[in-house]
Amino acid sequence: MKSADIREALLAEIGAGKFAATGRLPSEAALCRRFGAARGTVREALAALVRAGLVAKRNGAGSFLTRMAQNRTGLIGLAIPDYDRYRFFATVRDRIEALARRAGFDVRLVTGGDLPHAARRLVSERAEGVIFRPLLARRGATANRAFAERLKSAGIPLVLLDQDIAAPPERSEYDLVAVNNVNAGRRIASHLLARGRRRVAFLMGPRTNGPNPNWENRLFGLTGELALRGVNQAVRILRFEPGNAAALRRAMLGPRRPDAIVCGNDENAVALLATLRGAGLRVPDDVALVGFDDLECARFCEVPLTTVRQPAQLIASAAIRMLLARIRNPESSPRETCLPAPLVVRDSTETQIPQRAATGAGNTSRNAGNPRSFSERTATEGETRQLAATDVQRNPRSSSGCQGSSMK
Amino acid sequence: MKSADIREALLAEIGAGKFAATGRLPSEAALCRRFGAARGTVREALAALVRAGLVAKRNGAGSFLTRMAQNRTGLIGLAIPDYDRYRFFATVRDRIEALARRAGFDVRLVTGGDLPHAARRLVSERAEGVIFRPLLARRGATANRAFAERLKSAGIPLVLLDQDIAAPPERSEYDLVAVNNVNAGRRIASHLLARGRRRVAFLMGPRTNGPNPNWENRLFGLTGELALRGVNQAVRILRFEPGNAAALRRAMLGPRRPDAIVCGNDENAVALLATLRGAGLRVPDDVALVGFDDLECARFCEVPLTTVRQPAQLIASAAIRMLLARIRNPESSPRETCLPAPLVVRDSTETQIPQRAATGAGNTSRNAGNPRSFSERTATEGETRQLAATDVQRNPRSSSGCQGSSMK
DNA sequence: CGCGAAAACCTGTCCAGACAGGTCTTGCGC
DNA sequence: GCGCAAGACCTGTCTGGACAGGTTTTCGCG
Repeated sequence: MKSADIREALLAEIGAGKFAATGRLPSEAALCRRFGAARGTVREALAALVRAGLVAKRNGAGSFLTRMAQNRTGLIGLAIPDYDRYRFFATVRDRIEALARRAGFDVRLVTGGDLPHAARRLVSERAEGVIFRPLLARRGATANRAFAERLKSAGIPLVLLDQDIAAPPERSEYDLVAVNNVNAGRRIASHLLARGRRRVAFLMGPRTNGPNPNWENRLFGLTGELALRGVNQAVRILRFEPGNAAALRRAMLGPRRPDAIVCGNDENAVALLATLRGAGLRVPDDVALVGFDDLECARFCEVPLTTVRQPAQLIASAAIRMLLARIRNPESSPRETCLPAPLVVRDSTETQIPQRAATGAGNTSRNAGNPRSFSERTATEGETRQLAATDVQRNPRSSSGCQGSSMK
Repeated sequence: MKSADIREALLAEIGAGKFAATGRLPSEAALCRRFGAARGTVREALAALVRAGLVAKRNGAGSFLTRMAQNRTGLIGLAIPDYDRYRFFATVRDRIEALARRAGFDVRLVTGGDLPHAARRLVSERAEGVIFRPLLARRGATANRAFAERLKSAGIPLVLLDQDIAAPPERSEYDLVAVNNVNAGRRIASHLLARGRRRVAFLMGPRTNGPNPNWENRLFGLTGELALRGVNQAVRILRFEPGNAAALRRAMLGPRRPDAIVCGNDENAVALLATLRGAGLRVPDDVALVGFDDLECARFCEVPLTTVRQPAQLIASAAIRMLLARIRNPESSPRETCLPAPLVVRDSTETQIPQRAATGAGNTSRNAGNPRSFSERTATEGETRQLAATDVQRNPRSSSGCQGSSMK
């Protein structure tokens, strides 16, 4: 067990940081003298460390610690300008850090809107790859591009999070990890249809906001699914701020007034909830309300919101996996990974419309007496055509027993 | 260069099948005698073969060929029931075989609609993974499921091609490689808008065909992009066979008659082209026509078709990559890769509508005199918001630069 | 002070021989 | 015919020594 002994001894010393100063191990001859072993034995021990990725040998020069073995681990950049706006990103960050550390990388988080500064910093710190959540199209299209180009010219691979830096339908040359927003929109449509809602609107915000590719895809799915299921009425696109009471009141007049409003995110949905209440409209009785992202506010606001959950774990692990693959192989063609996002059903859509029976399942009266008992659950059959494990997540708010017991 | 010589000599003999009978290599001592080398040298040569995965050593027993080294290489299944219906699949197959071979796998192609038989065969031949292009939803939903379950219970990983076996918006538990049909639809919409077409129809075929998830997504993108660009008129969904002249004539009457028809695939588009001609309608003057898939018939039919190309190389390499990753790591969560499909512009959309100017770029008159000179090219700016390298492919009609599908 | 050649150093590769311990076959005893 | 133990066989590991060729440092010359 001599070579193994030598290997363990060296391993311990590497772990203790003994060679960190120079990054250089003693020569094979020196190790022979020290351990009283033949050179072949020492070489076997070193070979094991090379296989483990801790040591790199250079012909004629000596044996050196790899970056992974030194405590100067590799660095990955995580650039999220909007980091402070959504707690959700903290979850993603935690997960990315955990996975990166396992692969021998530290994570440098850079936040705030100063993308040129962020790029300079990541380049100067020699990040080996960067995960980047771009700014929204109109706000940051050129800034996003410049950021990506800056890293590219420094030879640093980039993986985009949540959205591309090219405006769809185009694709940039960078890897992308995104949620399947079209399918999420379709799920919402199925769910609303099962609740008898047919006059669906999408709150896109004022035109000055500019395009939001993710919202567009959600809208496409919503519209498309409704049309396929035979809803003749087109989805109305509401073009005002969620706090604009006058515009909301106008929209809620007449026979075309929506019986369900889908918002691009939970913030808007919560704001709209307040405006609806101010206008004397009840959720979900007068109008159902659906958000996106499953922020905390969606769960704990006045009427808990039905929303689509961003799969933080999946996003993080897909991003890290993609980035590591890209670091290993910088030349392959750009990749796009698409993640499923589950619908989380809460109170804001849970009252059946009384005047017209649902087209799908006929469970109208069964739930009518006690809507609170269904305060949170995931989509069931009849709302969506089929149930897949990846698309359902448990999310108990109060108790766990209320879920699916009688619905299934 | 002695150990390298020995390694090469052994490699050649392995390649020639010399040890295939017993699967056993000569002992190290025997190799020493034969090559006149020291045992360390022989061991170094063998170690290289072990690292290459060709040889496995068993302590006390000897050195043996791995399965990969014997001509019994690993086996990957490629199950494409509709293989004979589209030449396109032959391109994908060639590419998959090339990539699989490089990883030490043979490919077993199983075609035809008898999925239970295909599953039995792949299980009995001990395929280590299967790439599967499912049958369309209504035709084969349960058959697809049964096929997947059969392989799953045999512990064989599965990667789906082109579409899921669960009906969207749901996702099955299997990996999926698909084209971004939504974005493809959006590209078509942009292109048609730039040509001044605003009354767009989608030929979905008769209702009895059942749902086609890919077509649905194409429709969603088409509809959504038009709506976003301010086209008030909804996309008409045509529900008849492409050969149904009477239904077509009815659809082409009145003020809402389409000035552009998008088909779910090129076969339908070519059939519709004939029907249009029979009805005395000219393409593209009276109505523009767009297909999908870029089959040969799209290029060489009477009026060459604008269509969306299936990126065969990308599809094949993504599928193989996913399957190998899944074989290595069977437990990770299901993945979905989304590929860009470029728009190939040919004659069938290349006449500008005269009565109304295009909303976007004003290149109305420039092309009018000589449309043939634009008989084939890819999307340009103004049609789509921005140009990305991945979404544009050159596709000369006459020369050989095109991808393998043309002459195969 | 700068530059280039020589020297020192280091790993890559190879040789010849040895013992430990796992695996397989043979043959003996029951 | 069966079971088991001995022995043959094989790889794993180690010793000690050698030369080739790449890398780094040193030192002397201009």
